[in-house]
Amino acid sequence: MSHCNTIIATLRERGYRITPQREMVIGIIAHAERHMSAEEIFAELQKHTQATNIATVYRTMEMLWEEGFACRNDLSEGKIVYATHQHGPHIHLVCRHCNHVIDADPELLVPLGNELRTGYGFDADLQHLSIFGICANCKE
Amino acid sequence: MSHCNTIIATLRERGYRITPQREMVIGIIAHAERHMSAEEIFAELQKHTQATNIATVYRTMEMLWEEGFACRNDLSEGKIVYATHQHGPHIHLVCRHCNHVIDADPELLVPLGNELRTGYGFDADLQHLSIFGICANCKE
DNA sequence: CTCGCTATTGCGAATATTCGCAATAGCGAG
DNA sequence: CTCGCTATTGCGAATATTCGCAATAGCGAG
Repeated sequence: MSHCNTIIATLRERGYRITPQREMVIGIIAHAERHMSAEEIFAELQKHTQATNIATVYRTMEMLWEEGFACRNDLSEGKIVYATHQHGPHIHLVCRHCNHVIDADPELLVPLGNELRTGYGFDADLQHLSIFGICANCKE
Repeated sequence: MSHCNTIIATLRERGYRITPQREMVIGIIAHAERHMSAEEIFAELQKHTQATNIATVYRTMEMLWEEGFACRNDLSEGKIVYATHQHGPHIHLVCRHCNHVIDADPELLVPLGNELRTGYGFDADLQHLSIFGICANCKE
């Protein structure tokens, strides 16, 4: 609730127009417990209204991502997934072999974030970083 | 040269069959100075032979990525790009706004890599990490 | 409340990427 | 060197994602 409204208010401030489509997409991902693909968001959206198009979902998600409200992850499952940042930051450790995803403690990234900021003036988005590698099971 | 051969020998050891298509794809990306999209690799490949298919390029790149010889990056330009790890590790700082890519010092990741290994048993592939965020210019 | 500018949308087409399957061809065994 | 098993390929079709453009609709100004 309040989370959606914060996002919407901020977008309005930044000069974006708030359309019903955008409101609904934001509502859906803000309440989602998990990552969703564009198709899933679209399916959910259609429960509310027929008047939408999947291209709009893609565009809205791209916009939210650019504005820092959502992450977009290619978990190499043949599609991109999205999520808001509400349920706190976390690191995804994605195994190259079994595609299994482990969540790691985001605290680990704090020093890195600081160094990038001071050293490069780069404000890194470390809320939802994906790191690829090999998990313990696949290492054998 | 020797770089390609090392990759090829290692793949053979791991039970992969070495086809001319794979040899050529490996040769191309191993000598490339930069990231290449699948289309670019395919175009290069066709200079050598007509007998290829872009699906094979995708499959070969996926295999190389799974085996840790290449990185695959979605720089959000509407396509995925690939590269080998030969020209040393580096971090890509990708700006969400201007899509500009800055290369950062990979040394910054060493402590993180160690912590992930000891804490999670996860062998992170930090050779070619992409981190999204906002660059100094776009922050204003 | 009305008007006008222009950001957004929906639609269909264009691209990028993956998949299924039968035909081909590495490579180890003999 | 030959044979056979099965990983890989090429091809066409299926998906996923992006793009171009005309029609629509937020939202600030009056």
